[in-house]
Amino acid sequence: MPSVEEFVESAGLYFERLGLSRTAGRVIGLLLVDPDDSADAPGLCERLGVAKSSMSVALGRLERSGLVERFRPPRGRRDRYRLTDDVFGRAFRAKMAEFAAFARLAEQGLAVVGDDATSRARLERMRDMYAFMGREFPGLLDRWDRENRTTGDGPASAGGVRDEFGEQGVPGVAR
Amino acid sequence: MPSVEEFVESAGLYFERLGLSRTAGRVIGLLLVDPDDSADAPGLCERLGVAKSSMSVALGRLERSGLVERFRPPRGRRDRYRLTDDVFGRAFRAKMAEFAAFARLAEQGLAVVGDDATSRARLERMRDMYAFMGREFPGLLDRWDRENRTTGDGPASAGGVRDEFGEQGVPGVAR
DNA sequence: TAGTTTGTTCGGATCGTTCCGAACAAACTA
DNA sequence: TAGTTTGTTCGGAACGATCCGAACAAACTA
Repeated sequence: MPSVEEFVESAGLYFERLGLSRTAGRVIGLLLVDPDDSADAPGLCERLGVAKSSMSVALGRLERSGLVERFRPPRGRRDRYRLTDDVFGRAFRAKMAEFAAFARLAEQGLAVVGDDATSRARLERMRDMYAFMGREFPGLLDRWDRENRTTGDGPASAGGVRDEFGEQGVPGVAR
Repeated sequence: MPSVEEFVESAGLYFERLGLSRTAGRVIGLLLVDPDDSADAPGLCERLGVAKSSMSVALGRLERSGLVERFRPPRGRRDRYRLTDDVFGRAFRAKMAEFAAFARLAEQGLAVVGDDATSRARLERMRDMYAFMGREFPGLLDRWDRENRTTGDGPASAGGVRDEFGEQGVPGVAR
C-alpha cells in the first residue's frame, strides 16, 4: 500500500536520474500530488525535512531550468512555487538540445578524424541520426499538443525552448 | 585546432552526461574515430592512460549496456572490443524504457493522490504524455532506419530493446 | 609443471556533489 | 530604529562514484 511519502521518494529517485538533485526531485514529486497548486519554501523544508539552504539552491535550480516557477502573491511576504504548466513538455524539449549537442559532437569527430572511410561513415551516421531526431521530435510534441489540447491555450509552450536546463543542461529528461 | 585527444575528452564528457562513466565515454570516443574498427583492453589502457582494472569495469558495463561488443578472434589470446552496429539506435531505444518508467511513476502518483481534480488531471496528463512518447518514438526510429538503410541488413536492431542499460538503465541517451 | 598473459575482483584513496548550519543581506513591521 | 521574517551565500562534513594498485583466477605456452 503505497503512500504519498513513498511516491515523493520515488519521484526523487526518478528525477535524480534525469540529472536533478534528489531534493529537487522530491520537490517535484510533492508538487505533483499536492492538492495545493503551489507551496512555499518553509513549508517544503518542513514536509521534506530539508535545510532551508538546500531548499534554496534546489528551488533556484528548478526555477532556472524552467520546471518550476516562482511567484509572489499580491501582498504576500514569501515566495510561492508551482510546477510550470508545461513541465513535461519542457522536459522533452530539453532533450532536443541534447540531440543537437550530440550532432555537434559527431561534427567535432569528423573534423579530427582522418580520411578513413569507415570512421567517417560512422560519424556521419551518428551526426545524421541525431540531426534527424532533433528535426522530427518537435513534430511529435506538436502532435501530442494538438491531440490533447484541453483548453484553448494553444500549443503548450510552442515557443521558448529552453536550451539551458539547470546550469549545464538536463542530461536526459525524456529518458 | 582540435585534435583526436580533445575529441576523446569531449566524448567522455558528453557520454558522462548520459550516465556512463568518464572512462566509458572516452572509450566510445576513441572507438568512434579510430581507423581500426576494434581495440583491445591493454591498448585502450595505454592510449587512455587508465588502469586495467578501471578499463575492465568500464568495458564490462559498456558490453552489458549493449553499446560495445566483445569478441575474440579465432586463435587470438585477448578479447577485442568494437562499437555495436547500432550503437545509437540502442541509445535511443534505451530512452523508450524511460518513457515507460515515467508513465509508471505517474500511475504510482495516481494511486496515492486523493480525489483532488487538479492533481489527478496533472498526473493523468503526465502519464498520457509519456505513454504517447513511448508509443510514437519507435515509429520515428523505424522511419529513420527505413530512410537510411545503407545495406540490405534490414532495420538495424529491430529486436532486442535492451531494458537494462548499464545496471540501472541509462539515464538519457537520446537526451 | 613452471611461467606468462589476460582479465576480474577487492580494499583503499580520491574526486565531485549534495547537504547542513551559520553568517549575511534585504524587506517588512511595530 | 530595533526586531522579525524570508531568502541567499559560504565553509565544512558526509556521501556516492570512480579510479588505482594489488591480489586473484583462468587460459595458454614452453
